[in-house]
Amino acid sequence: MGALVDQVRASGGRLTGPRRAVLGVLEADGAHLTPPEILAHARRAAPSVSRATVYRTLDYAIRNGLVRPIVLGDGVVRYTAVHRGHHHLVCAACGGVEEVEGCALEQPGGALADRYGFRMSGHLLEVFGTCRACQ
Amino acid sequence: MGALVDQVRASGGRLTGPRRAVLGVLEADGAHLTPPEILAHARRAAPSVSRATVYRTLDYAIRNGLVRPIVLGDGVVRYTAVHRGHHHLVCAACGGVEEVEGCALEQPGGALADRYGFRMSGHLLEVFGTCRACQ
DNA sequence: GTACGTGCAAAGGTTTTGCATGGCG
DNA sequence: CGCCATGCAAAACCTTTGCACGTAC
Repeated sequence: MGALVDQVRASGGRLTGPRRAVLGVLEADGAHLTPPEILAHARRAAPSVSRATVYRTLDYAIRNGLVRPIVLGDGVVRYTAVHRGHHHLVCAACGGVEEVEGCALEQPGGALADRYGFRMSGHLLEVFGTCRACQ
Repeated sequence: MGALVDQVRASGGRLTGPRRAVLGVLEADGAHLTPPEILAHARRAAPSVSRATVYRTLDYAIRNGLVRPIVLGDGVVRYTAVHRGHHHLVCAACGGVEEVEGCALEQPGGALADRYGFRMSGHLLEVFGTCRACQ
């Protein structure tokens, strides 16, 4: 379990209750949440968690390459675990975001990273345009 | 010139001085700027431009599919014209962002879009990991 | 002439920070 | 036991909004 939690240990960080709670939320399947949402979810596991801890844990996790901020169709900043691929079709007309599974870009992404001597841990692809319904 | 400006006309918007100035800044080669940066640049062309106009013009441009907010390595929201591809290698260790030119993903991206009946106008690819220097 | 866009200034919300306390290692 | 992380609350910051005026069409 807890790939994020494991990486905290590996990078010398302390495994406190609040930290487990926040990272646990982000670990959930495909989560991409705003800080207030993360706070609300984290409090289900650890009710005393404060706003400040959410922001500080996010900062910590970002600096250690565990988490990434992203912007989806609505222009709001959300946070998501890095250790997976994200593929979104973002419609400019309706703001809808369709998630794409089984992405054909895994390989090209890897090749691209190899060419630059870059060790890839995750990626984000966003295609902007107009969805079928809005055309 | 001005692909953005042309699209404003096409969508029935008015071509005012401030709007030209703000969109002109975003039109510049590969620009991805924060609102304060956009304001400063825009004021070189039109000194009276206000903060509010920058935000309102960004909002207008996003709603019309001309501009997109993105987040790079530093976690700050920036705005960029949609009508080009962006390809970044983001290093979790040093926060550095390397831009990739001549992206091999143009074709797969198009194929992906076709499969979903999605009309693509631009895309963003971010590969997260560790750069050569930080490994 | 009319509706849309603008500037100014104030309001609203989110993110950050200082300080004393608590708990992991 | 020492240091890192936390909670609280205030401060700082960015973004949004109301209103009257200006201007593109």
